[in-house]
Amino acid sequence: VRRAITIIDVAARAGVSTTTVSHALSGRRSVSPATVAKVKEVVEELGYRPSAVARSLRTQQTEMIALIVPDIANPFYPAVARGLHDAIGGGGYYTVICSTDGERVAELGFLEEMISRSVDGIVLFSFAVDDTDLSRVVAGRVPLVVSTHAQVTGNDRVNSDDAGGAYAATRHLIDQGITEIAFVSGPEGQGPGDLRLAGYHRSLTDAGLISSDVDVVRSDYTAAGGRSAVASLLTRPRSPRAVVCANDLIAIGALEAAREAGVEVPTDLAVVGFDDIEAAALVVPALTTVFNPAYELGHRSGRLLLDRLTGGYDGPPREVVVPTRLIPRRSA
Amino acid sequence: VRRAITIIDVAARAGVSTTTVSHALSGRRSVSPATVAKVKEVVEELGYRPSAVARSLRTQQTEMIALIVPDIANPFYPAVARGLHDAIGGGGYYTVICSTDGERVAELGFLEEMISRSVDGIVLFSFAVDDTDLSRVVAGRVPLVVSTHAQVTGNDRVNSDDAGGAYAATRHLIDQGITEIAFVSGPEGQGPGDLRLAGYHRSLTDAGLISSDVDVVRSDYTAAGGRSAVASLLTRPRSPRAVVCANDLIAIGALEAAREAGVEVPTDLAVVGFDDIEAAALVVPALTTVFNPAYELGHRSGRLLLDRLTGGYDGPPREVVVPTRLIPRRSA
DNA sequence: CTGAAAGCGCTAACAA
DNA sequence: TTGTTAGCGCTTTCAG
Repeated sequence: VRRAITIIDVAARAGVSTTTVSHALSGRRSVSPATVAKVKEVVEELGYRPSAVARSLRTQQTEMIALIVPDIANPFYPAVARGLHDAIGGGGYYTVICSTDGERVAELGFLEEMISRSVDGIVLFSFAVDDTDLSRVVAGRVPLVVSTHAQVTGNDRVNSDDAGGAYAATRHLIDQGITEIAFVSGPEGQGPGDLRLAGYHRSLTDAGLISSDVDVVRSDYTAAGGRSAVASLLTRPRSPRAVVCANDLIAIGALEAAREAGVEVPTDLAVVGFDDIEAAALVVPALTTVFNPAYELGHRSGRLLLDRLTGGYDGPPREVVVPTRLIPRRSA
Repeated sequence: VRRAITIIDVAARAGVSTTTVSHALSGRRSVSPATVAKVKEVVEELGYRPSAVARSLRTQQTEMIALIVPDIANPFYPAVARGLHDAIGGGGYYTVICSTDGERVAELGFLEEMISRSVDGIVLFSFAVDDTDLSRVVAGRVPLVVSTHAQVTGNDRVNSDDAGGAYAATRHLIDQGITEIAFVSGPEGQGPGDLRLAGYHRSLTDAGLISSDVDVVRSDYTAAGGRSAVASLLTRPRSPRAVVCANDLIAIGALEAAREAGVEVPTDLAVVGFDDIEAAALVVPALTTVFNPAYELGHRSGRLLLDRLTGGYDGPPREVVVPTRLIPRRSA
């Protein structure tokens, strides 16, 4: 790790000024072909790599985008990261990823840190922050796209159509003539469960069916949770003919519960999940579920950012709602 | 996005020099308590955030680590990222992630770009690069940890014990008295299949069993590939009693093939996977597999880097082999 | 088509 | 305990 070659070394060896080297490489002003050739030759010879740090200090741009998510190891977020990566990579932007464990302090800390690092834009997936936090910390210093189930209005937003997805899932069951449909949600006020629950409710109502609170049970977002929730549902005197689950892990738990109770899926109990995680297609019976467009979320976030960065958009905050899509398989 | 507050603004408002502000904030030289208080007050009041870019230019450190992987959307790498993140986060380092699609040009391009950006260290997971590439592009400019199945000796390395894992998986079957054991590998020379195949061979040999080439079939690393490979295996006159698969997706395909052929798992056919992806525990029967310590790989990479960055280690390249572990479930 | 010189915002000798 | 000053390596006016 020795002293690096700088533009000065190149200029000296090529017998031109640093200005010319800079322009020969960037093409931002015309330089004689001979000079360009000479410069490039020296660059190659010396193995010169321009310092992006120095450039960033001068241009006030880092060409980096920060992605702040609750947990990079949760498969949903890598898909988001990939979408973002693909959207901004063409513009020469790179992604810095921060994993917050969903904790508010960590989210705010990373936000501050990334602002310090002069990233050109931030994409924040958050369960915890609100408008006040954001206006205090970010304060318009950098374009920000946020995806959260909380109330946030001061920034560009992107979200998947959770309610619409649950609506379609429920509708799919109703269309098969099933009317006793339960919903297994996550903990109240946590995650997307509430929005998905709302879609389920609306679907029932629109179909002229009564939706009753006893048909809604809560679980955490795990297979074990879903299994015990559905197991108890199945012991009821009038157990449901179908369950819509707030996510796929719960639904996979439901499958397990049914198997243990000797209940046939989908004949005796139809099961619908949400998210379309990898395992959904691999379990037996393959899970009918709602595709949650993580990649698309990331991609749209990137577009939103790029619009402000290079697209010249400078208007009020915009919201993008990415549609979800029912994936019919064997379980319903 | 207006002009940012700089250290000069703070110094002026606090009535001290920029040097004092710098030291009051960094604590790198003693400053009177009164001054420190005053400075911090002004910092708060003005909402000053030091520019990490300027600092990096001055100190020649960015406190960023680059992680270059084939595909961030493949669940294995997020786990690596998480491990790396956890290892280096305490040191104040952040992670930039680059996704290469496993292409050599992209890998080299990202390497160059990250060196340009003066990252303090690089972790590279690669299928494609070799020593020559690395010495040409990196040339000791930055600490590098590489994880690859190719021959690379000039840098710190980390790898999981692929051969050992396959050895243990095969042994697990032999211990149950099974002797007709096939192996479903990936495409030759691609990915970890060859190493795992070697472990399988050695296990057979050590147990005094003959390993024959006809027991090795090739597939790609997908469930569909595994399914057709194992389906054809099952039509053979002397079909095997067990299959060791080069990864979990292949193994899940094997489960499907068995179900379709009316072959009972594990009684008629025992199936072992490799990697322990999320779906492995969720399929039926739950998959016996070899845990591939992705998180640990990332974590150890981080430690290796930190050793060179701040731990004062400056010796020859080191190699870390992270042990794998058999996870016995229902399928074998 | 080319160069000289200023300065991005910070830290660290060196000096007091 | 504090300040002055010189850069880190680049881009970009301004001037020729």
